[in-house]
Amino acid sequence: MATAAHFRTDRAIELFHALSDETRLGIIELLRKGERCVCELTDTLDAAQSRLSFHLRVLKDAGIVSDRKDGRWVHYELVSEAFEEIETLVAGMKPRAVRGGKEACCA
Amino acid sequence: MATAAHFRTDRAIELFHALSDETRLGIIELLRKGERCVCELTDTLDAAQSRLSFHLRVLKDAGIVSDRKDGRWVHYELVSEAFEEIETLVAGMKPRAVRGGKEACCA
DNA sequence: TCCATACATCAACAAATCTTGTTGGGAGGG
DNA sequence: CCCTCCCAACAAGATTTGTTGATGTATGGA
Repeated sequence: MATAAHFRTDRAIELFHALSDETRLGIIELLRKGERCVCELTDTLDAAQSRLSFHLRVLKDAGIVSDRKDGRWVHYELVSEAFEEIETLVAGMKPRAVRGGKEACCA
Repeated sequence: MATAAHFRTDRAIELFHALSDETRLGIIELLRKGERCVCELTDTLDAAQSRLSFHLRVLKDAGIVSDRKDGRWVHYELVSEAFEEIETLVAGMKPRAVRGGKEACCA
């Protein structure tokens, strides 16, 4: 079946979709400097708390960030494995160097 | 200003958004085998022509594919530079190895 | 010149996504 | 306890995105 390929496609969609939003890219940029709590993200990104929570959930569901509870605060952190997965996905999408296949399909 | 960073963000959004759709990923997968005309894409992907046209435009606007007119046919092809750009973008998003920054922002 | 093919584009609708405001739960501090 | 703070989750509305069917344009053959 196309199950295996389908799974990879769904996963690619999930990851790329998570990366295709300004707020979420901003979160990632901030988290590159290390673990941060939500309150600091809202301050720095000047976004409503519920908005941040929404986007953090998208990133977390995609496995791009992980959270850690600490008292009243929740700290978020990038998951480096996710980025390796993305890199692998992109590498697998690149055009093959060999110009195989039919030259023209219907000329 | 944040102009430079903003430009990169917009570009990242454009690229990742283009990659976050099943039909478009299917197109890319097909084009990996080499240049293809729209008619073959519609046949293989079993998609309406106007739908393919819509997605091809998204990919073309993002610079991921290029088109070449040949008589009545239009052939699409992957743009390898775009994938290098994506790889660079992803590499630049990865968490820094060094765990710099504040350990806890508000504990 | 007429017709068929290949493709783009548009309009209208459907569906997914994002925003904002609100509510509620858990964790401290007084 | 009571009150406040931090955050997730929900509901409702706005916006964006994708699909479908119809129309338009260019090309080439009869």
